[in-house]
Amino acid sequence: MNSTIADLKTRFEQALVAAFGEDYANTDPLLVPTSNPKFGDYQANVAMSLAKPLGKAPRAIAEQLRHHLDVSDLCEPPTVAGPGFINLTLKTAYLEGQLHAIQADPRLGVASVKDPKRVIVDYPSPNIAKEMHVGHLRPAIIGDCIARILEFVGHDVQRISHVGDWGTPFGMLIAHLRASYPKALTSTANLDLGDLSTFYRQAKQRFNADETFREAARLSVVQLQAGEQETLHAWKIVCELSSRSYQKIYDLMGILPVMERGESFYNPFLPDVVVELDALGLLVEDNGAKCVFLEGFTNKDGNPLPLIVQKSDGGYNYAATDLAAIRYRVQVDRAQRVIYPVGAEQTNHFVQIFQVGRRAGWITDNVEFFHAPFGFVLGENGQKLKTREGDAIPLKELLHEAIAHARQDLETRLAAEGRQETDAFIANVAQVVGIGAVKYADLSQNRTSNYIFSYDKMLALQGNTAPYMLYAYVRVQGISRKGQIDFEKLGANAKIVLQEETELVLAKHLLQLEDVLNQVSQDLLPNRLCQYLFELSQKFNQFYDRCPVLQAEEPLRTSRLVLCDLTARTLKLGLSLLGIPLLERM
RNA sequence: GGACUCUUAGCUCAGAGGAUAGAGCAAUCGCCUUCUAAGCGAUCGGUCACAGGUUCGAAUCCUGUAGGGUCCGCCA
Repeated sequence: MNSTIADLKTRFEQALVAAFGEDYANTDPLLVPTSNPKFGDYQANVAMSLAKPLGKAPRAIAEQLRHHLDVSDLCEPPTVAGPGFINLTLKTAYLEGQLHAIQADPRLGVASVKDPKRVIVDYPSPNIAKEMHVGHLRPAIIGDCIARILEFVGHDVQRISHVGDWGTPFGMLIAHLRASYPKALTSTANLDLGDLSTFYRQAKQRFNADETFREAARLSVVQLQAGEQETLHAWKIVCELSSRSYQKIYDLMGILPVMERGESFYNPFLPDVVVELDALGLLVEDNGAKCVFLEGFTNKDGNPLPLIVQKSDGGYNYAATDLAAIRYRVQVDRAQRVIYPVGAEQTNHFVQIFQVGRRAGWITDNVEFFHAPFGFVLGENGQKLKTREGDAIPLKELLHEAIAHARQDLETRLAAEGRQETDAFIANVAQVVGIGAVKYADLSQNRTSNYIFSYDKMLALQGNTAPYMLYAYVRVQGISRKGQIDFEKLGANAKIVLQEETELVLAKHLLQLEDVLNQVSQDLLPNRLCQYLFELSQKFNQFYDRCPVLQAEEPLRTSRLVLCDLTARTLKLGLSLLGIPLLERM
């Protein structure tokens, strides 16, 4: 479906040419939603910007443009206001027609993009053998959401988790596996190595305390890098154990499957990266390390800052792996857009590796590498969220606590209302609300800013929270239950009549989903979708308050049922793109 | 020394060149015999950190200042 704003933009472009000639064919009409509903629905700000080039008063330009503007099928007659704004108000009949069109469309009027791109989203990339913790919360939630949105609007999306599955800590883990679980290496049976973090802690303790063990660990690293069979086998066991533990978290969070393609995957390509950089003359040996000196970065003494690609001992570091990944994603994966939802503290690192990738010729103008930075998760004291002992909070713990909070809220409310519900109902509502609240709290803030993690605020029943939106959806379901309405059977020719102000406001908002999704797929700021859904819920609640549905006379009754249905479907789709499922009752 | 980032209502935050800067919470006051009041309406609340500049127009772009956060050679 052609979005209204895109349609109007075309009309303006035609009017600009008609009024001022071909020179103005590519002039942006500066068409935006109005800043205030009293000005109508859309405003064009182009007249002011043309005052200088045309040498005319902006209001006169606006008038001239208005005469050449043909929007009578969409809008009431345009008006000129203020210094030269051209204000547009959509016709009710047009809105009714548009609603009718999206009602029949499973995609609710959101067209698939005309130029689908191959996109890689790189998240949440934890380190093997370490439990996922609060540091992985944002990449998992934001990455999953970005991937869902880009996929929905029609791109070819690949989710890749660049897990830390190679390097020195593995010696320790493998040595521990050999010493404590020798059977793991010979038997193919499923092993229970217990809790992952316990396994890691034990290995670490032993590494710190025992010199012979340290030696065994070092030997294991060498064997691993040499590709020694038994060591590789042990490595794989540790990786699989980790994957299983991640998968449990992803399932709990409702994160769609990601392809694990970790650092080890790029291991064979690391020498090529060094060779290529060297051949291009970018590589400089400094203190035994092979480096690329960066443009625009200096160290504390004011000298150019190197990016170390190969360490003086011949080993590789994460910069090398990241460069190999850049190269591979362009040359083999043929990605056109690569998105890294990673904390803002790594901004320098990404600027640096992208710079080197560009200078090496891997990143060209045809491919966009984008670091989508996000801020910290802070505790209610405004400091980085940590346990009392100063450790990162395990994700499992944090999520279960959210569920427990949600459950307590629910049980309190059930008791207050004298309602009886089954254990299964309570458990399901608590999980959907608890996890949804955590995800929504994260996504509803501007990605780039820090945010304060508060169970009380994210689970609040009013305001811009997951429960508020889930409730709006539940209200619609309440109507369909009460009236025994099957929304799917409303019929494609159900008449839509917009009479009340709240109906018009709701209708206009319903029609903006496509614009919002297009914007979010561009700027990758999911909070804009959250804002849209929150406003939708508010507008629905206002409509619900003012307009009886089931008791209304026809044709209003059916028309309002369609508005309810469209609201519910829009919430369902929108929340699903945030990775949040819905409830029929709560 | 350098780089990035933030500073908007009492609190938590939107706002990415357009008209009188918005929302939620908190506070105060209304609205349930009627589809779940987990709701709706109203009131209160601002020197957009500060100073310059660009622009017809700046919370938004540029420069500087102050204050907070983060990062800066062989961890990822």
